[in-house]
Amino acid sequence: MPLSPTSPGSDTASRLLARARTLFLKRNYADVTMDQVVAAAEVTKGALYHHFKSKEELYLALLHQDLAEKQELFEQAAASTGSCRERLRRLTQSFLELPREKRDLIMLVRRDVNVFDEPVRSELVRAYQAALPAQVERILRDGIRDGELAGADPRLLSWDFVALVEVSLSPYAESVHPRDEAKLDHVLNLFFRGASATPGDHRT
Amino acid sequence: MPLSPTSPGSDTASRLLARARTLFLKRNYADVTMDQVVAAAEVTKGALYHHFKSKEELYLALLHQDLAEKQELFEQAAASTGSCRERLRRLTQSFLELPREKRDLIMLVRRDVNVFDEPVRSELVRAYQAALPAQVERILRDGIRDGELAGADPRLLSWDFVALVEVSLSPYAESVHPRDEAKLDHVLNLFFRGASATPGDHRT
DNA sequence: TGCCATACCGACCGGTCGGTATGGACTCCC
DNA sequence: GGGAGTCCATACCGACCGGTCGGTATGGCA
Repeated sequence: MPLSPTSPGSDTASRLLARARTLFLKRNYADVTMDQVVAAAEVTKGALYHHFKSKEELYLALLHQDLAEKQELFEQAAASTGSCRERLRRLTQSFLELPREKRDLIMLVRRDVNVFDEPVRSELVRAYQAALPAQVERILRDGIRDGELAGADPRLLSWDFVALVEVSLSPYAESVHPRDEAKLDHVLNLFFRGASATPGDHRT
Repeated sequence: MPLSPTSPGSDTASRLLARARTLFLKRNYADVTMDQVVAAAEVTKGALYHHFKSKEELYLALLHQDLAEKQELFEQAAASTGSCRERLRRLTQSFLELPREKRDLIMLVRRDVNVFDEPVRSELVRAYQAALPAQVERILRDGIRDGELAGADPRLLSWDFVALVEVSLSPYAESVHPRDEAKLDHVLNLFFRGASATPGDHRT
């Protein structure tokens, strides 16, 4: 077999993926050139195009590999037992505990979806949704069934929740809540109890 | 001066801006070419580069003009009187009532910030923040001062709120809550009271 | 030793796209 | 009537970038 003839872990293809990941994290799809990828991976264009047939394929391989990893991670949290809030906290925590690069990768999908044309774009959105919002939705659906949450559309709620988590990743949120624990509390409290001062309500 | 001596509305520069706006709404900054802009505006490159010295200037003019309009609109809502929730509802409603194209424009900032380099990018972020989150923050700050909201970081809360509003603009949210009124209720209820089931609440 | 597949190299090409150079039409003012 | 300025059309440039292609090195195998 041609796998790992010299150094086992640092296969050329996976090194290309790794270096490309770093580049795509800080620049747009369009602003990252194949020459930059090649230089960062310390190989040549020939090697790159030997393993990936196009720029698009390289980038999609990157994203789908990451989404698959995340889906597996989140499925575990979603499958855990406990109250809706506990499970949601577990899922979010497992996300926040990821190293920064791994964590930010999921934002790339939202940033760059619109550079792809229709057959590919939908597939990408589907993979993203299966990885994150769908897992949140599973938990919320149980919470609604058990009366822990108000009866609302669980999918829409899952998007709301994910949006709040993404806000908590911003640099400003980081400065307000440096510890993951504090971010978690902020997001969960806001999502479950809202921002009002008193549990009793005011209506407009 | 050539301003509005003949036909005020159909000036070449403003027609270029208008047609470019439509293009940038559906494609990336990088994916919209100057030739496309020129063709859509039914002028030539000479005309375009007579009025805008670069692609970047054209696009930034677009965004900043829109942000300035929105800031003025939201400042009115933020300056209105009433409870925190009422004022927030007024601001959000004025946003939702905008025609679709005007409404979606504000997402372009978030989509395309990272294509610009540092002096320009910060200025763009600043303008965005002044237009929308800062106005929300003004309202929330009053709400916290008056005890209507729990004591939290108002800026972070304003980002949370804006994120929830953006979710309500997605196609899926549109299908769940076709009417603006329903979107408003969803966002405000979630933000003020959270998603938990409350004893007094039985609504869909 | 001959054969072939895999992995890789790097010069090169074809096209795209932002931007420029030039000049012409039209107006205004002296 | 001629300089000056605005506004715009046409032709063109040149850098850049994704992708190709002929070629080489290596190693397994009969």
